[in-house]
Amino acid sequence: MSESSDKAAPSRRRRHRGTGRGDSRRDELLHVASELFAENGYRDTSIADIAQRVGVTQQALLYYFGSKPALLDAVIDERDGAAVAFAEELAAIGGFDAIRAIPASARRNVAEPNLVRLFAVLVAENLPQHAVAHDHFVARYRRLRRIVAELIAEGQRTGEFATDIDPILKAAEIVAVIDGLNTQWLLDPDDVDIIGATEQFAEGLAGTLRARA
Amino acid sequence: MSESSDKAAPSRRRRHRGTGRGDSRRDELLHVASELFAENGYRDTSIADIAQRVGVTQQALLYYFGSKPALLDAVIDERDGAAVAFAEELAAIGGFDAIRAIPASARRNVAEPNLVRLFAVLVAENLPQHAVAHDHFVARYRRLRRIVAELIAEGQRTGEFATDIDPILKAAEIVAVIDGLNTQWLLDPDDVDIIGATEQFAEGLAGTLRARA
DNA sequence: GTCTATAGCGAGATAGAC
DNA sequence: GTCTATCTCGCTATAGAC
Repeated sequence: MSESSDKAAPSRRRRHRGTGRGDSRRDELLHVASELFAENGYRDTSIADIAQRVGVTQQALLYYFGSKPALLDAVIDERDGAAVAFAEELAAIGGFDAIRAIPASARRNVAEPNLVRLFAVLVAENLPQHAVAHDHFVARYRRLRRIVAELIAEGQRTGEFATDIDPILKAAEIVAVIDGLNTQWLLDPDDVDIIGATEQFAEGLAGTLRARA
Repeated sequence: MSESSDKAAPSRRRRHRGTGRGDSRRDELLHVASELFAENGYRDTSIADIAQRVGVTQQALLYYFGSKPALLDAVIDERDGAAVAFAEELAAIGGFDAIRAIPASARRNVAEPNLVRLFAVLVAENLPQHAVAHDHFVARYRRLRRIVAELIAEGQRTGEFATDIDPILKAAEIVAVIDGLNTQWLLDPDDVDIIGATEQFAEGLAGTLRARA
């Protein structure tokens, strides 16, 4: 999951060959930052904590990323997009097969709790309009809803899905269930069967979409 | 930052008549604290901010609450419980009438965005096991799920609901939809019709619960 | 590229006057 | 009950040596 896409570095110039091969120190910092942001949130994680865990000083981290918000951007760029990519996979499948594939997201999430936690925490932290990454998450959810809504609308066009469903409302619901189950599961993994709940949700959803008016 | 826990509370005794009527200064501080925690989160709100907004110094606030974590406890005590109370109302109604009443929660939430934001932020902040209020929220969600699951199980017993539904999984789903829609709506109120989405969800859910095996 | 040193700020909390 | 004063700490960021 950690492809080092060699983005424009915030600091002035490139440090080595631009061919995209691992800048190991930078990648290490990125990885640890993502872990600590997931555990403690952005605000409650100091760049010194991150640097220390990697074994360098805070100033070395700043050499790579320039500032703490820039580090956050880098983390988000590297690790977000999984959800959107998954939604696009579903859309590519289409129809009831896509609905049946929804629980795969729960399975992915269970396999990567830290990634899930990272975004759960970041989204909540960026609810206020003035937050650093607020606009990023607004755009992300809009995209997510649009992709899923289009999947539903397409199924309605082909006659597979019932037409008495508002695609965009249903899309918001689907995204909401996945997110909400993530939250409950992160809080209390032992008491929440996220895979089972997602499966049962998908079944019910299939029934709703199949239903005649 | 989990310095938490009961240090010596600065005032060992109650300051006013024990009958619980308004200690206006204290109530004012509590109210403003709840607003600012909702806007900026717990960690990013200083007790000085809160005190200033009320027109007193930070030290006056500490006189009442002793410490910042203690203030958080007080805020949670005062303002949480709405969700549980709502779930209990639904359970008291029972059956399809209860399902039909679910969208009322969305209407309440729209009316009190700050309260909703407060708990969205607090839940995320308390995802890690060591967080100050982690256990509180674990217990809260367990209670929520139990109440809703019992509502479903009861409907199954009376024969109103289909029996091929696992009550606890469905309960987690219902709570998840409400939470997840809240998040999307808080992030992007203009693009999310939380009431419409909740209504459509409730309709689909009713269909699922009605369905025969 | 990574370090030491340090500026500069804002936080939470305590002590004690009134 | 509320204030002023102050302590101490942790944080981000900059400057400059090596």
